[in-house]
Amino acid sequence: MRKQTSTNWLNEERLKATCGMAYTLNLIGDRWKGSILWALMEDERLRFSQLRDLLTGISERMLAKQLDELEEDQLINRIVHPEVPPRVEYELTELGHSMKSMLEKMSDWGEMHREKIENN
Amino acid sequence: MRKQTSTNWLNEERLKATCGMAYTLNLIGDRWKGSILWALMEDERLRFSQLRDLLTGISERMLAKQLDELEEDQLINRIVHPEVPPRVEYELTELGHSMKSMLEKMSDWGEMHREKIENN
DNA sequence: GCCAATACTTACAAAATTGTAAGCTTCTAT
DNA sequence: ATAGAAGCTTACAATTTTGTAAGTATTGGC
Repeated sequence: MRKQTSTNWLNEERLKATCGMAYTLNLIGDRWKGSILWALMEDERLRFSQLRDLLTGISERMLAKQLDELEEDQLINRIVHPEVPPRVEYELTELGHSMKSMLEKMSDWGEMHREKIENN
Repeated sequence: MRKQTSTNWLNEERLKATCGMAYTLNLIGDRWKGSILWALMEDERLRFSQLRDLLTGISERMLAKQLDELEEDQLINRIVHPEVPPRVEYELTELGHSMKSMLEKMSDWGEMHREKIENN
């Protein structure tokens, strides 16, 4: 829970409201979100446990939280199969898919920059 | 200073090393970095005080820190004019400029997504 | 000598994020 | 009846980021 009177919160809100890039970063800038989206672009549908195993090092707590937020932002769908033990799958929404070329660009730029910096 | 033995730090390093997108997000994902870069794309060269005034709400402490890191990552140049009182200007490096189309894409996507969500 | 101007630093506090470990639910197979 | 499976949730602690306010250096003008 964030404190909606903090300078920190106000600054973030102002930025999101005035800058499309800041807005985007807010949606995908968290530690694991990029990787989750990336995984779902490659695999179409993944279960909670599959994502957990793909994202080396993530805790269940983090994964659940990030998935929650991505769903709230309408970037992914959560598909619950009413079985026991439960089976839940995640997939990109149309909006989620619309990020694809952007994320690819970010990925390409990152690889390029890394090389340049490492061979400085 | 970060603790180089924390799980947090290890997770971040692993991600940066294996995922170009995470690497990129690490460079530009901080609260104000996108806006700083954006400002420098529009204005070519800006002084410390100009940036401070453009970025409503930023503190000098934050601005100095973000500029430091951007310089270290070779995305901006710091130009010191040996005068008193001091005059310091910042501009994008070539590498910094190479982000332009990526940042535009992020900005465009953000504006688009915001509209969709607000008219849901 | 004293103040103002600019671009920072610094120390400390507050807030936010992330990690760790345990627990919950619901049915099914043993 | 007991254990186990999957997908979470919770409480609490550690870590990390951000904010606040004050201070520093240098020199020219009053």
